[in-house]
Amino acid sequence: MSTIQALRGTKDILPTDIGYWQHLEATARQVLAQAAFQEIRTPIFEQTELFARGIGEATDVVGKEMYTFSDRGDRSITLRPEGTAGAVRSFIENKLYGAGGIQRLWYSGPMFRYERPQAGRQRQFHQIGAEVLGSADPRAEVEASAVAGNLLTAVGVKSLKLALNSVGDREDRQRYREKLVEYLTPYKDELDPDSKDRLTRNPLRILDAKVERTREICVDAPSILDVLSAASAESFETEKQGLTTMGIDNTLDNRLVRGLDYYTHTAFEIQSDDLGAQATVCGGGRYDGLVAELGGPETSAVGWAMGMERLILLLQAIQPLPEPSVDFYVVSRGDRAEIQALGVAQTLRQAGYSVEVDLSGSAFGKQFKRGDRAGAKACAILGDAEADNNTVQIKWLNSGEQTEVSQVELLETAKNFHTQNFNN
RNA sequence: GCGGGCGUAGCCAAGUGGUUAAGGCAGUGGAUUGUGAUUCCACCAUUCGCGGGUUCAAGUCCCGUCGUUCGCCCCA
Repeated sequence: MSTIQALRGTKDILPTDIGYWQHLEATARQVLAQAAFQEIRTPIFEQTELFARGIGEATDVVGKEMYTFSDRGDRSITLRPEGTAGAVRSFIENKLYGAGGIQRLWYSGPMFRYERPQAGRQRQFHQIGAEVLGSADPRAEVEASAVAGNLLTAVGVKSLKLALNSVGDREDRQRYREKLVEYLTPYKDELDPDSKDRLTRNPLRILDAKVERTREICVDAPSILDVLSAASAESFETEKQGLTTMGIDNTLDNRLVRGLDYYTHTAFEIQSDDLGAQATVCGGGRYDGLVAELGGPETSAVGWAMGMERLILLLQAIQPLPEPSVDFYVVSRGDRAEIQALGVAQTLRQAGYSVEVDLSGSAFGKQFKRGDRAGAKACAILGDAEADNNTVQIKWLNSGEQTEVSQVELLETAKNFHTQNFNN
């Protein structure tokens, strides 16, 4: 085959689907602005080192999923696999912390990961994300999850679950890691091969293994919550109370682990049962160490990201898109009429209507048929007779009523169309 | 990176080794060369993702490849 196709794992978003994207984007802009978040747009590619340091060399994302290449100046460049690292880089580079107080930022755009495509997973995918920089208060988590919830509700997605866990700070995790390994080691030979391998590399990961026997073993594993320092535990407790007070349902899931190294303390996911294996629609948590890790001042932070493709999959299942339609469809035949038709279209647009012009030059009957298919409320009709008299016929398609209007007076006359014909 | 399903027109889709590749939607032209939503007629795949093989014969079987889909891994 010689035609060129879109790369594996990439998709065109066609006019038939664009309504979902526009709805999601408009809602995000509105909901986040209401919560005093400001939009930030950062580059789609960055120095590879930003992600290596920020996300963690040992993570799968950095280790085997990044689109990394050398540019013509021999710099190692990476297409961003997520949004937080870039936002934090920008926060530091532009000294946004200098403004003092708390920075609430949001972004949306394409992200890139070299993975095997699946439902709700592509190589180029899109996220909406929000970051709250500069607060160690557990209320920041509560607010961030509340805003995520507001957005999902406003978009119209239903029956989602908020799952919550604390992964503690560095010391907590080190302590927990030891306890967990101690518990799992006797079962070593019963674990699935992947988990067995992780026992030394990344034991926390074993907790969210999918293999049945491994899961059984993990049921009685010690919980990280029992190992948290007094401060970590108290903070987590405050957060849970905050969520409950706000009426946000949440379930504790002490197996929830985040795949990116920068998370500390709170980790949460918003999940749906309707997405198959890719259940997570929104994931986030606290990342107190990241800003300092990337060379900025010690700054506490909380953030989340939503997968737009996944949200749209949910939306498509519950909300059909309205058929596109126009107010006027301009039908014309004959040389002079066809030229005048364009002027009529401009005038109607000036009056605030949406207008589609038929350029086919085919028989009137065909043009009307197309106007009907286009969902037009009315046709503006120009033939030789109208061209001679500088008039235009307006035919309302639901009543069949037709009136003749002078082209010169069309702008004035059109202003009254609204009250007369657009209300039913 | 690993394992399973699938790939016929713009879309949905029949076809399971025998030769003219059903049907529906959409589209185009006409009945109706100045009036739509109904109806009727005609046209719309030398070819079944691509490449190779088996066979007298392949959309149908085999191999490879690309894409897609479901699961694993991982994540949003």
